[in-house]
Amino acid sequence: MALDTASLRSRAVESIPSPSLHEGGLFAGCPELVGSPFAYARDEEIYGEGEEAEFVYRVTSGAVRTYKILGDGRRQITGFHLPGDLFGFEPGEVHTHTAEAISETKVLMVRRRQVARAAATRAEVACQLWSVAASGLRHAQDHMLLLGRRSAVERVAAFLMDVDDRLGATGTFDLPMTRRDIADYLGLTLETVSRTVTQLESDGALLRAGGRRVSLRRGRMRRAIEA
Amino acid sequence: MALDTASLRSRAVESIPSPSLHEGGLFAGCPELVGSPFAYARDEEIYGEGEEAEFVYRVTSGAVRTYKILGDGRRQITGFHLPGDLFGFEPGEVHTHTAEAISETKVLMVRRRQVARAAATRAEVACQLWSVAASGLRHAQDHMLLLGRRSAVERVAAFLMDVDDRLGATGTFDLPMTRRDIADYLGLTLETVSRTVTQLESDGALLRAGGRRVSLRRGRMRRAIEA
DNA sequence: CGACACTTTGAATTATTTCAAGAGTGGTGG
DNA sequence: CCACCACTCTTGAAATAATTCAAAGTGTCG
Repeated sequence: MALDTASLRSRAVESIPSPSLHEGGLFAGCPELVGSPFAYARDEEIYGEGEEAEFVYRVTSGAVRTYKILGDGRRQITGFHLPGDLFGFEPGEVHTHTAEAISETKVLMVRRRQVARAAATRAEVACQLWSVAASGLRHAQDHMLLLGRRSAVERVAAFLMDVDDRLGATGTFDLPMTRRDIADYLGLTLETVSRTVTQLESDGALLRAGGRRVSLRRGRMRRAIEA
Repeated sequence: MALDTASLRSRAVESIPSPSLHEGGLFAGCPELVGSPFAYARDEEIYGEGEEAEFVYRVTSGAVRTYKILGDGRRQITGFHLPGDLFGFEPGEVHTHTAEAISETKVLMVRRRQVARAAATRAEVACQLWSVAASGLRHAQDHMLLLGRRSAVERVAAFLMDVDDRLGATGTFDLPMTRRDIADYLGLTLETVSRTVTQLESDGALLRAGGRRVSLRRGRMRRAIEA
């Protein structure tokens, strides 16, 4: 199950950064779409729902959350975006969600119009956009299954394994986001997330070391989901 | 909240098909992508999760559900697809969900490779693919908010209003799918859906006439959601 | 009419939430 | 270097929304 919605980056790309990252381009083989660097502070808004979608972004460092929010404050995070991930490029004129930096974050940004223009003339660019959107769609559908049909333990376990995968699948990592962010991503409360992590720990599916560091026992993790 | 990328179309829309349907093409302005007609019986599988994604489809009549299912039978319907809607075209080699006809259904199908080839050479085709995928993504994100953060009444009310919209917003229509399908789309049980419809009726937000016919009082409906 | 599938309703159960304290962590400044 | 503050995380107990199990009602179609 994929953590986020619009991510081009494969696991391999994590540890062996993609050429496009080194080139500084938003899209591989697109010298005209280099992108301007920009930085955001923790919790700073990158764009808001309803605003004109002027730019598209690629994370170079840090992390971003995108979410939708209801009038009474209920929030659903639709994706976490890590270095290498693209976000914010929808074909519509207006952003359909809000994006915020989770921590100090650097991005590359390109005008949406430039991308649209490149896509209109170069089939390969348009194909890249298609495949990015389609992989986002795949992730979104996996997440629908999680939100609609999985229990709290299953959600948390799947989430932790997914984060591990994206961070190199070493089994040990620091969670980059708060319990509240996790809860709002998994459709739970922060207390339930906390309790569930505790439960997984006492089931021997993971170990915790101060702060947000965890070590997963993937085998037991999977068993914990079944049980 | 959109019911789907591929949504419920009214009988009216069926009788006044879109231009592209008349052309018989899967994509507007693509004579090479005409598509072969094919028919499926009620509950017949069109393709299964994990199968090679050989074709892409456009519904010409009837209705299709696409879903993911867990080992123990828990099912999440990710979309209902109605006449005019495209489905089944993912850039990957393999279908990530199952598609079934909800009722007698006719489709046009085209080999995925043909589409991929057309997209590779014609930017406008690739752009169409992008925008179809992106609108699916938008829908998926709205649905995530519904699944992760909305109550049963809110889910059902939003669903009913969405169906009404797609059936011409007349306020009165027949639900084309079973309670179980609705439940599996909304992440609820069929009993909860049933109870919730009853509750909305006694709140004066809708009227029921035998079978699956309902008349919405949109104003009260919205108030029922708030209360 | 009778069979069958779908829907409604009821009562008991349960997973998750809510409300309410504490405990841990990290940063800042005295 | 320690004390303190703000923030996040954990834990407990009570409340609740939704589920589960069970049965009866409704409609449809041969």
